[in-house]
Amino acid sequence: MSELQEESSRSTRDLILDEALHCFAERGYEGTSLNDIAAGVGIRRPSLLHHFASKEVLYGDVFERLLSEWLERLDTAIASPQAGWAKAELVLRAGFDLFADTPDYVRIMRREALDGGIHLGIDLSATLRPLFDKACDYFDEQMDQGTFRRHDSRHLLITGYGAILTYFSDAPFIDGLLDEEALTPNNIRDHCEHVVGFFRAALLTD
Amino acid sequence: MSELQEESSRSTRDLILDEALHCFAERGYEGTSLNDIAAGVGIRRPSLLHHFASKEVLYGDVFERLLSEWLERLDTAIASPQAGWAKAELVLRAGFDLFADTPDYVRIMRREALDGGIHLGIDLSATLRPLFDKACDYFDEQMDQGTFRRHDSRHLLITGYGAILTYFSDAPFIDGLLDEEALTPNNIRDHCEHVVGFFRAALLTD
DNA sequence: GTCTATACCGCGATAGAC
DNA sequence: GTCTATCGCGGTATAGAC
Repeated sequence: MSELQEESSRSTRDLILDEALHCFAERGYEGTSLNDIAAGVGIRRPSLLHHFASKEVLYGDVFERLLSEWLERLDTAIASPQAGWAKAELVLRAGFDLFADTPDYVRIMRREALDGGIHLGIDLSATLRPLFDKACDYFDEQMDQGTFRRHDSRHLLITGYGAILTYFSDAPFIDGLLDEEALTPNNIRDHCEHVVGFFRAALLTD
Repeated sequence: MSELQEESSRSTRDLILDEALHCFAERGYEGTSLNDIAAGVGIRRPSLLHHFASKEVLYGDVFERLLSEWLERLDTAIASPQAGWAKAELVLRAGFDLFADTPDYVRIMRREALDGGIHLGIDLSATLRPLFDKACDYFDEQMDQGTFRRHDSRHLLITGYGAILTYFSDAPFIDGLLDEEALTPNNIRDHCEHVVGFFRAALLTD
């Protein structure tokens, strides 16, 4: 019965979620006001609070959507039937594509990692932990088999996480180091190729 | 004439700077109120504003002290007469020691990189740019000589920057992945050894 | 669903007593 | 140098008209 009503309400809701995502990514939780978000959507603040009970609830919903989208895309990459370095490279490139497609997600995630997840009801580390452990097991296997050079798999993953995420999260800073925009398609591709080459050199012996 | 006066005033000033550093690192610029800082020092907000004209000025002074301390320590490491991988490893370890000694600095720096330096009058990238270019030249030399495997030196440095900084800036998040405190001396040492080994494997051919 | 109006609070900053 | 008192502003959130 309320199909049409839900259609239109979801549309406004999603517009708010989109704008909130962008503002939170750009200026952080405390740096973003509900006025900023409402203005971006083209409505007034009270109208926004009709859709989301509070700023905290809105932020939580933004993050929930982020996590579900990321996990979905990563799961398909991880489920690939590849093996050895081919699989690692495929997941690495999938991660790069994912981050390149969703730079705002990366910046929110980084802010949340910095703050220790105090704005969320959920425990971020615990949510990503299964993926982390699975990846550890994979690397340990490969290193046991001699496919990869021996490294501490947990620290290896943390190093990789930092190396990839930073290029996107710190883009405004990196712009100034490179004297050009870090997040152009060309520069993202260059950095991806570098990271892939760097990890291949560190992991493979040939 | 005002030696004693300056002694006592510098003491209060420094207490404020210390507390401000910690608060800004922990909760960010917008997330920190002057009340928080004043309470940490044990004075009232107006007294704090007697020492620093505004929140912005206070933040700028905190950051100025950060940069001068970092640059001073890095300069001595860079000036070492080593060459080849030994020099790279020495600077890498010096960076680790530096970050381990000043974790609050790391978190502020990361927040500033995320925000693009909007809270500062100075251009962060421009300040660090000479060091960055110098390091690029060094790596390019080594790669030309065949001491290091060929990589894009600029992207290599950015990858390294991200790999090292992240372990400290995202410590609360990494705690949850490792199931233990990331910033204990033991775990810092382990991660340092891993990163050194990882970069050695990626850069050296032996 | 969206609006105006408003309540209420905490913020940064200032004035002036001690 | 530190305090109390106060201002003005902008924040989140609510009430009620349309």
